Amino acid sequence: MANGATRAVTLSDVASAAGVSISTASKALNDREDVSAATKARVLAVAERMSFTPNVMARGLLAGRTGTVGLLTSDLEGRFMIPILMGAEDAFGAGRINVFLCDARGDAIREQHHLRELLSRRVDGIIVVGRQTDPRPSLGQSIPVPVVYAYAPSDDPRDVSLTPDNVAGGRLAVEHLLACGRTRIAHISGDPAYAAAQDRLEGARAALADAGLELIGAPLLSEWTEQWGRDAGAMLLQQHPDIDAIFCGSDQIARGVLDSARDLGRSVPDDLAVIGYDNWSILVENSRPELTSIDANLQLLGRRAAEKVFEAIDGAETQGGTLQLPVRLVIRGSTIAHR
Amino acid sequence: MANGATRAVTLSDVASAAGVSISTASKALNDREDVSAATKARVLAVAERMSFTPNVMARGLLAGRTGTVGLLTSDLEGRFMIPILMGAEDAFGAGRINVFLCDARGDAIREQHHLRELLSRRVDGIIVVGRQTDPRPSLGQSIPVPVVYAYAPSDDPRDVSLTPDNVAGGRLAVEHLLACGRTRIAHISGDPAYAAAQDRLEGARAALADAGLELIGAPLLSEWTEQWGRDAGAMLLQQHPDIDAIFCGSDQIARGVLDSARDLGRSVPDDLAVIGYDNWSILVENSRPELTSIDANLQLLGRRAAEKVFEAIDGAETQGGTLQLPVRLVIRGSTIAHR
DNA sequence: CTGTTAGCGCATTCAC
DNA sequence: GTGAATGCGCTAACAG
Repeated sequence: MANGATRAVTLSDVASAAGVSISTASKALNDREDVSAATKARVLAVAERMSFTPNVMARGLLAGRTGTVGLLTSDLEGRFMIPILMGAEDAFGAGRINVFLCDARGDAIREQHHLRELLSRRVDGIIVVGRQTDPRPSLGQSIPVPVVYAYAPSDDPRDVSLTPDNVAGGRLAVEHLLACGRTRIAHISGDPAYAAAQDRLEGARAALADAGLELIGAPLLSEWTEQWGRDAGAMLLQQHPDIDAIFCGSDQIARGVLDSARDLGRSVPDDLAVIGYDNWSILVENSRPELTSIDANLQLLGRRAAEKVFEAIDGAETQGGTLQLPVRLVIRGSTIAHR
Repeated sequence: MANGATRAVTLSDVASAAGVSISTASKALNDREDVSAATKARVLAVAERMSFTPNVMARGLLAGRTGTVGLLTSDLEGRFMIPILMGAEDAFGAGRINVFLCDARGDAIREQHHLRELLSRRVDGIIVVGRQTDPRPSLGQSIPVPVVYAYAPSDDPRDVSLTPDNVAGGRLAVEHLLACGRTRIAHISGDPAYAAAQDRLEGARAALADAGLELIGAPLLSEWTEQWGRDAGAMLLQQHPDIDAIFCGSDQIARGVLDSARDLGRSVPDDLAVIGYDNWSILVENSRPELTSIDANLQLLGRRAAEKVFEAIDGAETQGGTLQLPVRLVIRGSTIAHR
């Protein structure tokens, strides 16, 4: 590696090498009209040969914007941030924006610290990614750049927030089970303190009510783990052997349920349909059978968040509020059998 | 949100508000000696009140370094980059470095594009993260900042590369099985085209040879999937019912093996010990029983990579080559029974 | 068409 | 102790 020994080449290097002034070189490289084709070509050739890359900082200093967006996450270990980040990168990619990633690890102090760092770097905007869909404390209204909250909405309605529509997800899951001819549907989900658990349950109940039905048994809410899925699934199948479908609040829970079902000799999907939530590929694609699930469309959410930031940067008067983004159903073998 | 309406406050704003010159304000804020305690305090107070944050770009323009490192990954979807990134953040955190994240998605074109962007931003160094341990093409020797390759080493020995020691991992896994009293050990792993598969196998064979033993049956190498683990596990247990341990090349494969073992009435760990690889928490902590696994210490690897970049930035004459980092064994219920 | 000038925000000489 | 001047690399006004 060339240990920084070779200083980066500057515009002035290129200019002198091409035998023109700095400003002419600048114009040539930025493809301005007021420069002859000959010199333009010559400058470009020299720049190419010297592998000149313009110093974005210097440029940003002039322009007042850095072409940089901060992604402040509390979910670095997690599966939510990654697709959101990818979506944001997609949206930014075309526009020559780069992403500063900061991991607050769910700690408010660290978050403040990183926020200051990002502002210090004059990011043009900030996307705040949480790991739950419960509202989180706002970063406040006094931040000099646009802020968009993704996944975890802000608790301040003046902020712009994007979050997946969990109620619609719950509804979608149950409607699919109904469409598969199931009528005796139970629900196992995670920590009832999570908005996600409550919202999905609400959506499920609404869909059932529309069909003149109710959940079989009380919804079983405890942990977002496979273990809980196994335990709850076993209990449920013994107490209510006549159920024909289980809507699970997460893919992990669903995998536990699949395990218990097999242990108890229930065949999925013929005898029992199982649907998960999150569409986490490592889980849904490796289970036996593969798992039907609700996909929160996080990549789209990331893209939308990036677009919102863009709009605000460009001066659009974005109005606050939480936008619920649509989710989608991904059907696999755990609800519809292969023939 | 304050849509960028409020321009960021500059040093000159602070200076005039405090009634001092720009340079005095600068000295006060940077805690230089040559300024009276009184004015220093006053400037600091004013800066605090106006929530002044120094423009890192302007500062970087002077200093010639940006306090920024690029992380060029081909594994954004993946589980390898996250812990590496976390480790790097840990190492950088203290030093006020921020990380630019770029996802090349395994595409060489995109990688070149991002590389240019990073250089354009005058990052002080670059960490390149791959998704396999097979050597990857070098970015070349003509990059004006230090480059460190993490996980996937560079194919150019002049580059600095850090990669987990898979041979040691294979050895460690088998030594653990031997220590548990197992002697009839088989191996199921992923795609034989991966260096990881070959290296782990090599380590396993070495450990067995040291004990005067050999693998039972031929190693079964095909895919890094749970499905393959199930299929291979079932076949193996039927062909060689007397094996007492299976070393699996990934946690996914191990989970498949656990599944098959249960189907065939083999009890884990009493009758059959199973060990995985990667220590991917979502998999190892949710299996039944929980899965003993080899942890590649990726967070440490990320930290080391960051430190290497640091050293090189500070001018240390780092020498090239691939450094194999130690891995560790994490023991759970799939190899040692609870009492 | 090309070159000269000014200035983005800041740290750092150097006079005062 | 403090402030005026210089320059980091670049672009956008001008003037030639």
